[in-house]
Formats: sequence, structure tokens, C-alpha cells
Amino acid sequence: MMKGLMLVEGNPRKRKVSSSSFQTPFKDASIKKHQGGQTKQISIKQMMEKEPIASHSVRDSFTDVSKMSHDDRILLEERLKKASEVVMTLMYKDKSSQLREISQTTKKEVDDGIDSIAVSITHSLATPNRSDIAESREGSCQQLQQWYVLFPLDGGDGQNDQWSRDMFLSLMESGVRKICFDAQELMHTLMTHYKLQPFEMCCKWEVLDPKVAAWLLDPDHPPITFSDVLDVIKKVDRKTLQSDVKLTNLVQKDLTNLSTAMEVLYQQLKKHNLWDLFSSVEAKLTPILAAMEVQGIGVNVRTLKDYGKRLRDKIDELEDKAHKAAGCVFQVSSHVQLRQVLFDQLKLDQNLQGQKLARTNVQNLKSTSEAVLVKLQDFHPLPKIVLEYRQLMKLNSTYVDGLLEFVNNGTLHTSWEQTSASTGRVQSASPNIQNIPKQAIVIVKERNKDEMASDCFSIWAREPFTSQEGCTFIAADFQSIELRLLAHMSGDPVLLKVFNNKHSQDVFVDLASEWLGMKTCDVTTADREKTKRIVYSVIYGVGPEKLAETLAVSKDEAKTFMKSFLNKFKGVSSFSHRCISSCQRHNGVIRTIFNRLRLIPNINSSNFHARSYAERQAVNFVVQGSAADICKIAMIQVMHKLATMPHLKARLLVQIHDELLLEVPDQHLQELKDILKTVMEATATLCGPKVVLKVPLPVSVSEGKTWGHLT
DNA sequence: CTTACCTTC
DNA sequence: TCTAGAAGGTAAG
Repeated sequence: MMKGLMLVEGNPRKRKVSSSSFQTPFKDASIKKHQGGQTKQISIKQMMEKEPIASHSVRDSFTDVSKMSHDDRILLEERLKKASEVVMTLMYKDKSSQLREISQTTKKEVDDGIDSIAVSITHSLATPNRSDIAESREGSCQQLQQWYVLFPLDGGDGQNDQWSRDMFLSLMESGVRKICFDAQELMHTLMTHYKLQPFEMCCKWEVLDPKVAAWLLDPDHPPITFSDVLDVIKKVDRKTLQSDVKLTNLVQKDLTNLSTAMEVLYQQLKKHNLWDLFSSVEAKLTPILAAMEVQGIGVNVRTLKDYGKRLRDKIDELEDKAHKAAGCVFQVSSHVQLRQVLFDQLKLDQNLQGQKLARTNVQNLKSTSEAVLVKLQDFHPLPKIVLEYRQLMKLNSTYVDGLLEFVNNGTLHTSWEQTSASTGRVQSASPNIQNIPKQAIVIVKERNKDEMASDCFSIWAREPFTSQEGCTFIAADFQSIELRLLAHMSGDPVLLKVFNNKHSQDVFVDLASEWLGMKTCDVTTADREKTKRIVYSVIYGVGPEKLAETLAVSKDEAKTFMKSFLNKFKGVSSFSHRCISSCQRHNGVIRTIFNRLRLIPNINSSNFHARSYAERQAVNFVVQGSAADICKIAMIQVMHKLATMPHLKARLLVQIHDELLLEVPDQHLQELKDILKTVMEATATLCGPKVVLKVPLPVSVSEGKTWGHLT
């Protein structure tokens, strides 16, 4: 309760997406430094420079918690409770840390490379009762301001020292200000190493992470290493970061700089109005992502291998067909060889009389892209064969073989990246699980040349993802959230009307009916598709040429469509212009509804191409980034809600931008479905009082035993 | 039109 | 043999 002296200068903004348990960041000592206050600004760091090493501890070394006496452990426990700041970093076996690489060989992938956690504990001088019994027991401790300790993390023997484990975990849950570069890695390590239930921890841990902070300040240049962050700091303020701290121990020096870096970043976040987003959204997201990584998702290797076999078969067949059609043997997957076959041997481009053949971007060679092959497919059998070949190759190499490499004991763990997307979206990598094809691909296997009988087989790339025994998948997704946010932000009356229609079955049907002036029941599937494509194209400002291409109509037709569309939804184009001009006025800074920012300096470029690109980025960022904000907040609130219901053993497995995939024991299925819908649709709670959405955000919930079959 | 990741060459 | 970059394809809006 008392812990938060909250934002030091009286910040009226009380808006909190959910209550923050942070002990407040920093006294604004270093702000004053810039504003002219010179004498009173004794920063923690400067004090440390004078007296860097605790008198009782071994010089330049860390105290190993597992080797401490009972009394020392009690003392440490007390110190941790009273600490004003705790800075920590993972140490690896080769003596490198999250802050500094030592050996050239990148060993960090190796999980067993973890050695310990190095911690620096800082005490505030202002602590009034310095005369604790514990403290006075060691006379020399009176001056102690800094204590460096090491929490060892043993190998997988399970022989972790219970004491140090409990001490560290209670530190993680305490309200003390904790700082770590790449907190996600730390949390991931703790969960796996201590064999914790990931989702039991993920609402209790909050750590300030300079990596996330620096990314928030400039998402287009995410820091990868700690030294990247230091480079950012040096640009902001070269005085604060004093590299010649009188510490001979590198790790201690790094921890000191880490603390300083976070202090500077805190000031920057405040200055750029990003502190709320950082503390209420991003910092709470980190442990959830770590938990998802540790949890993993079940994959049925048998179906995956079965798919692989069938795909291989069909690919071989297609390769053979391609060679026959071409009249020569060539590598079908090579666009270089394909180019030669298509254009030099078969001269298929001569069939396209008036039309220009698409060229490759850089080398300006004849393109063999999908669009080109589609155009050529009526003149020769080869293009169609290649198209199918490519599709199946992609499916096999990426979603069958590619996936199999990551499956261990029937479980797949991907990494969830918080700081890689400049739009603010969460990203999955190694493997990317967010681009698994949604639709089935049908394979027709020809058995025999003389026999008409053929065998059909469908491949659902999501089918191999299966729930655990006795559990069911639940997917909850926001329906067309980006479009709805566009309606909200643009205030376009027609869009608002469509999205506020409670009886709406399908928004694109409604939009089509509004646009084309017909009854919803008269809207055809083609009308709906056309509308959907135009909607997304128009939002992001595509030209009539590109629209004509995607819609397969003439340029003039596309022009007419766009004109009438923008005329019907007037608010959309004015919204785009508002985004662009705001970005121009703010020197390239553009923001989402939750203040997330992106820098787009080219918005004022004199180069037309660069400027147009920047303009599209700006508009796209506001829509996509705002949706990302809300999806993240929803994710956090769902997990925090679940944390209050310990009987409900639900696990969050995957986030696909506007969709959450969870797994839950069968008996709790209905309960979880209700929670998801309730929490995610409660936009007022989601967005807080500052953002009042003009449209509802309906969530559709589906369930099933595999990811491929959700009802 | 944007944001991503992954594969082949 | 290794690597970086080009081209292409997949997803999500």
C-alpha cells in the first residue's frame, strides 16, 4: 500500500489499465540535474562511486548465497525487504552474462549454460531505522549501501538450495524495484529451472526492463544487447553514464550501469508519455510471454509425419509433371532455372501481347512470381504445376519439416518476442507459429495414368496442434478489431453505424450493403470479398493500380470503386490525413490511442517515394498499433482474472495478434469461455476511462481438441 | 497497402 | 565452406 510514492512530480494521470504493483521507479534526482539543481542531486550511483564496495564483503566479489551462514541469510532476507533497488542479471557458465558476452561462440542457446543470478542490492540512505539488531551486529555494516550476492542455479539435479530458491522467489514477488536486462529470459529461466507452474507466477512478477524501455522509445531500432542500450543512453545523456566506475569487477560495473541506464530510460519514458504504457502494459506482459514459452503447445508428430509423406509423394509427382511439361529436366524450385524455361525456352511471355511482364525488383529480370504464373497459366500447363509445387513445397518445408525440428517429446516451444515489431505487436519466432495456414489445402493424388480413380486428401496445417489429454483448446478472437478501431478513431458515421448494429451477422456484408446501396440479403459473396479487399486497401492508401491487380479489374474500375467507397465513408480519408499531418507536425512522431509511439522521419522527406511510404506507415501504425495495444491489455487482463481463480487450470498457449488460444481441462471449458468473453468484451475495463470506444469489440469464442478443428 | 518469419538459391 | 542478400511465399490485419 505505502510502497508507491507513485510518480514523483504530481502527475494527475491516474489512469491505470490495471493496478500497478510497482514500487516507484526513481526519485527524480537526475531530472533536476538537467534543470539546474546542482547540489542536492546525489544519485545513488554517485554515492556508490565514492564507496563502491561493502567493507565486510570480499573485495570485487559476490557473496554466494548457498554458502552463507544461517545468520547471514537472515540478514540478507532483511536487507532484501528494505532494499530500495535490486539489479540482477543471469550469469552463464562461461562467465558471460546478459549484460556482456565473453566467448565468441554464442552459447546462450544452451539452456545448461546457466550458472547463477548476480544481484546487486542497494539500500537507501534515507532509511530511518538503521540501528536494527541485525545491522548493528556487524559494526562495519553501518556504511553498507551496496551488497553483491550470487544466487547459484544448479544443473538439473534438482539439488537447488531451498533457501536461496525461496529467497529469490520471494524477492521476485516483492514490491521492491527490480531491474533486469531481458527480464523475459530471467523469468523463463526461473520457471524452467525451479520447475514452477508458469502461469502461477506470471501475474506476480514485475521487473523493469531497459530492453523493453528502449524499444518503446524507438521501436524501429530495438536494442539487442545491453551495450545497444548503453549506446542509446549515451546519446541521451553522456554525463550520467560514467563508464570508469571504480569497480574492478566487470559484473559489478555492468550492474551499476544497468541501474543507471534504467534511471535514464525512466526519465525518457516519462518525458515521452510512455511510462503508463511501459508499466501497465509492457512490464506486465513480459512474464506472460515467458510463461507461454515455458508452457509450449502439444504437437502430434504422427499426423505431421503423415502429412510429410503425402506431401513428398505429391511433390515428386509434380516435379515429374513439370519436367514433362517443360520438355526438359530442371530444378523446379529454382526461380533462375524456371525463368530460363518459361521465357527463353517456352517463350510464354510472348502470349501476353499488350501487357507488360512484371520484373524483379532489383535486377529487373522477368519475374516468376505467383502473379505472373497466374497470368500465364492459360497458355501452358507448366505455370499451374509450378504454382502447386511451390505451395506444397512451402507447406512441407515450413509447416511440416520446419515444425518437426522444434518438437520435443510432443511439445513445441516457440519464442515470444516482445521487442521485435515496430507496431507493438507480439511476435513469435523459432518457429513462427502465427503464420500457420488457416485454410485446408487439398491434394489430388493421381494413382495411375490409365485409371481415372484418384485420391483426395486435405491438409490442415493447424491440425497437428493438439490439446493435452482431457483438455480442450479455446480460441477467443476479436472480430475485425482493426476495422472497428478505424471506425472509432475516424468517427466515420457510416462505419460507426455498421459496427454498432447489434444484429449484424457479418460486418463485410453490412459494409457492402451500405456502400452498394442494397439490402444485406442481396449482397453476394463476391460483393463481400470485393468490399473486404477495398476496405483494407483503402485504409492503407493503396493506389488504383495495385487495387486493380488484387481485384482483377481494370485500373479505371478500381478508381471508380475507390472514389465511391471514400465518398461513402468520408471519415476514413479524413482520418488518414489527420494521421499524416499529425506525424508531420510532430517531427515524425506518430502515436496510437494508448500513446505508443513510432518515429517516421521520412514523413517530411522531399523524396516522393520515401514520403508516400512514410505516410502509409503512419496510417498503418495507428490502426495496427492501437489494435496491438488492446490485444495486449486483453491478454493481461485475462491472465490476471485467471490468477484469481486457482482452481481453473487454464494455460495461454498462443497469441495471434487479435486471437488468444488457451488450453483448459474439459470440466472447466464453459467457465473459461465465459471468462474470456466477459473480460475481452469489457472495453471500458480494458481501455480505462481515458479511452472510451465508440464501438463494441465483440469476441468470438470457439473450441476443439485440435487447433485445426475449432467450432 | 502494412507488419512480420522462413525457405531456397 | 560460409554468408548476405534477393526473391518468393505464408500469416495476420
